[in-house]
Amino acid sequence: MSASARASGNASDKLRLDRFVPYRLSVLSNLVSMSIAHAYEREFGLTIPEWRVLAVLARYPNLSAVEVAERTAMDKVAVSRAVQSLLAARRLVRTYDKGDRRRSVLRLSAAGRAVYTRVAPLALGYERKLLDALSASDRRTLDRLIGRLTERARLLDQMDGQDS
Amino acid sequence: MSASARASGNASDKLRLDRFVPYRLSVLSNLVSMSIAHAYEREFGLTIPEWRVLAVLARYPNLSAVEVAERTAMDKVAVSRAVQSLLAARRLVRTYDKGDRRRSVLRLSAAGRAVYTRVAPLALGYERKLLDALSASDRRTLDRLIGRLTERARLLDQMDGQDS
DNA sequence: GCTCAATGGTTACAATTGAAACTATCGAAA
DNA sequence: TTTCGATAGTTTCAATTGTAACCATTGAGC
Repeated sequence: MSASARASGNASDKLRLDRFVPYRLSVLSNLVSMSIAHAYEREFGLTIPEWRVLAVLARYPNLSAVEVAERTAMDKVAVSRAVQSLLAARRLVRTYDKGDRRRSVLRLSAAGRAVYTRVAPLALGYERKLLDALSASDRRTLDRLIGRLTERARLLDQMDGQDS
Repeated sequence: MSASARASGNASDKLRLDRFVPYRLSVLSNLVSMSIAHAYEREFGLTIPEWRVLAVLARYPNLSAVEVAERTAMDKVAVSRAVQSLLAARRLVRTYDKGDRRRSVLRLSAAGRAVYTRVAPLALGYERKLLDALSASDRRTLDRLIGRLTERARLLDQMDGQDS
């Protein structure tokens, strides 16, 4: 029996974890998220969900919680929790829609804006240091590939969810 | 004051979450992991950590728990838990190293191999469907980019951890 | 004006995870 | 041979997260 045959013996063993794209994506994403999460926590006492809410409200003030959820790929429970801690830290102001009293209207407080203007450069700095590993052309390609794959992953997820 | 200046007022507002690579990577990776996790759970009662342990032991039998951890990017606690549930399901056999009684020696049971040979094609099938969104050349590029970025992320993580 | 399904958001509870402490064993040095 | 720091692996406890149930409000249909 040859060494390669002994390794496992049939077609299924074409799978090598260290070449499996979903695994590699997960490892990469975890590394990146961890780095960032530690920096935010250490410097501003911000979690990633809180940071996402902050970032989206900095650019689009007066969103409701569900609108924030849509723009951050978070579910509404996660948004609710992030909003609560940001409110407690007085980094957010919440009012309610006059015409529909279910809907909240969220925007950054002065303190929230202050934190944001300090976190944002940190975030962009990290991104730049990460992408420095790539050529300009590779960066454009990466952008495109992430977009394509995300679109495809959504599609596959949908298909899979439906026929069950 | 121009519209773009009004949007926020200084350099920090170049940040848009939906163009921020760490965010986009996280969204993509979560989508992919979720799809796979649901399929594994539904069809085999396997979690992702369990699947990783299975996959690495299928290819490299008789590893210890720490060796499994190294090859799966999991920490030793996660490996310990995955090993326990796989043992409980009789998908793994554990012995101990004769020369060093701290080290476990892990390999798949017949049942474990049977599960593996059924899961592996599923995993590869998902990967193929995902990568079908890309040309062959883009797939090669993706491979390279993930490698570069992972390497760089590790480096940045290290640097960051040290000077604190 | 009611009723009722749908929507916005929160709460409660279980399951997962992470960090630190712990046990057991080992190997090197005195 | 005893001691002690390092390694393998597990346990424990707290924090995070996910799911489902829940409450309040709304708007559409009757």
